[in-house]
Amino acid sequence: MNTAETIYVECMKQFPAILSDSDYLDVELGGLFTALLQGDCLKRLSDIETDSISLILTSPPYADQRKMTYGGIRPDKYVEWFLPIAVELKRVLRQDGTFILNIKEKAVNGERHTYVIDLIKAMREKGWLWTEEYIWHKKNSHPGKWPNRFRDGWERLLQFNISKKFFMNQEAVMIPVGDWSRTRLAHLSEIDKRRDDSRVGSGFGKNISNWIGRDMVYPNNVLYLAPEAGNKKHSAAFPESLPDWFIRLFTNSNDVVLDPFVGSGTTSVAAKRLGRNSIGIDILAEYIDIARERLEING
Amino acid sequence: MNTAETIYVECMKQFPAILSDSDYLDVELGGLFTALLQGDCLKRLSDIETDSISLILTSPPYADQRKMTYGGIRPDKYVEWFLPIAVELKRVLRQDGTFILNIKEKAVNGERHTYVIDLIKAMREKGWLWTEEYIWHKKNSHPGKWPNRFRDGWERLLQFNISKKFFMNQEAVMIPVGDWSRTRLAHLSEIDKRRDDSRVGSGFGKNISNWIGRDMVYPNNVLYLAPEAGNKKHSAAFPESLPDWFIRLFTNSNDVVLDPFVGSGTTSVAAKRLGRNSIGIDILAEYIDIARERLEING
DNA sequence: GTTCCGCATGAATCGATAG
DNA sequence: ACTATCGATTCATGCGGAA
Repeated sequence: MNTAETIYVECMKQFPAILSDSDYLDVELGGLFTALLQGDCLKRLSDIETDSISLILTSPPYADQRKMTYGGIRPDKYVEWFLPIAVELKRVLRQDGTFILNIKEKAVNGERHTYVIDLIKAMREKGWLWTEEYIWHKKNSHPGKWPNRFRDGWERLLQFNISKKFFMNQEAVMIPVGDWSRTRLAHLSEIDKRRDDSRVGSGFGKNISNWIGRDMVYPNNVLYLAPEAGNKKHSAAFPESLPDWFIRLFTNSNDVVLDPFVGSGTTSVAAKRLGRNSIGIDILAEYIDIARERLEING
Repeated sequence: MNTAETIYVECMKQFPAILSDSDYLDVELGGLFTALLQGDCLKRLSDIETDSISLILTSPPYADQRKMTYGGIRPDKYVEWFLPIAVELKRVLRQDGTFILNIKEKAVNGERHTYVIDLIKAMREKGWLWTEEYIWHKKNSHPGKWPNRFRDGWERLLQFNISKKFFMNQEAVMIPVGDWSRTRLAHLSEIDKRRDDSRVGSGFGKNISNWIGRDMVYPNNVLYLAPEAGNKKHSAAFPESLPDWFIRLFTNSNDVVLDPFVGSGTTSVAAKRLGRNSIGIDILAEYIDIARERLEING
């Protein structure tokens, strides 16, 4: 048996159904795999082994949003729609694993709708622990002016766990001391990195790696970063630095990351770059194609 | 009757019970008043006229926090404790008024407690509209670390209203436009300084007068403010810029602002500076004394 | 090669209009 | 009365073309 076959067999043991029925599967030397599954989320989740995933990170379609692509879910039906998925996610997650849910309630009839807080309550009744709520403070938010509200500049990143003793590698997300570091260096987007690299003689930023190992501190529970702006090929729910941060925080190398609404594949790309196995699910074949392209470029 | 007596009588008409039983009362020429009432919140609220307050802004004792001073409210009893107060606040608020509640759930037994989201649900059942949730993103929040979580870098600023047609003066909180984008490649470090101040959408703490004559834009629903640096005389729940922002946004001159847990008087000081009437309530005589001192210094 | 400028476009929301 | 659709509003950002 040659090396490739050995790797394949090794993966098969862990995820037999997935690896025999993926719409995209890349296995690197060393056995690291990246899989994309096209189809209904609940159905494809049933193929995944119980107690096998270290981190679930996803941004499901928000209520009434993305109607064009996903059909849209009515706010009043949102909990009912998501709860069975949450139950299935709990099945596949390891006991020390973490589930990060990116979500925000919309304004309905002049009021903030309660489907998000209703979902928190409902998930707790299904045994999920609501351990933390991170905030994504968006550097630039959608414009708009209304008589009774301003633009939405933040989203929720709800953390759920099965056990109080979940895995957390806090050292992996430490940031350099100082305020400027939290607002800029901590969650650098690719563009920011380029911008900082091109800034010569401005005091800092020429080589960010110089800061590694210096006076580092732990971050807090606010992520301050810009949404990925108008990429014409794909529109992503969040920038790659977001899954990057949570993957470093909540997983080890060779762990498995799952995004059941993977969209254009941002989570998969981040996982691959960090040397984690990943599984991405999406109902739309077009998105699976886009995600595959991005993975191949970044392979 | 002299001028002072005329003013006094005028105020009496509006708030007879308060003005005859305040623990501190300052009436300026023009009739603007600042009152402090010491005593149990519910009891003192009953002295306030129905439909008389334009803005309620407060940071009640968080569950189990400030135990030394307030006795602490157990998380499980929080809704039960606050709901009668919320009902009374709804009585005193004008139909076009706004209630801003600064609150954050604490972590209990490794989980975020649900008393805040339970309170939102309970207040809606009492007729309050949950119209918006602003976030206070704390600038310069100190690093901190627990086994399962990072330091809290944000708090909720829940907005409740009685009517969908509440008063809102959006122009009063406009901030300078981020025209750094046009010149972002030149003079990078200076531009970055300006960028970080303007892009976060609050516009606090910097010399906005430099921007007079330039275009102003509307902010978003994230307030990016530093907590008040440790004052040895008093510890305030929030910096003065926080009530300042909401008072400008939700009131006109000569309106009445209420803080039923006024503590060291930050809300009262902000209201006074902006030419608004204010009523502050606190159960602790020591806090009333501190608030009085601050008001006299800033009078 | 740089710098500058114009322009399209986003997890949006409200109010009015139409069925 | 209740739902569906559409236009107006708003601004940070990347990209592409021009100087």
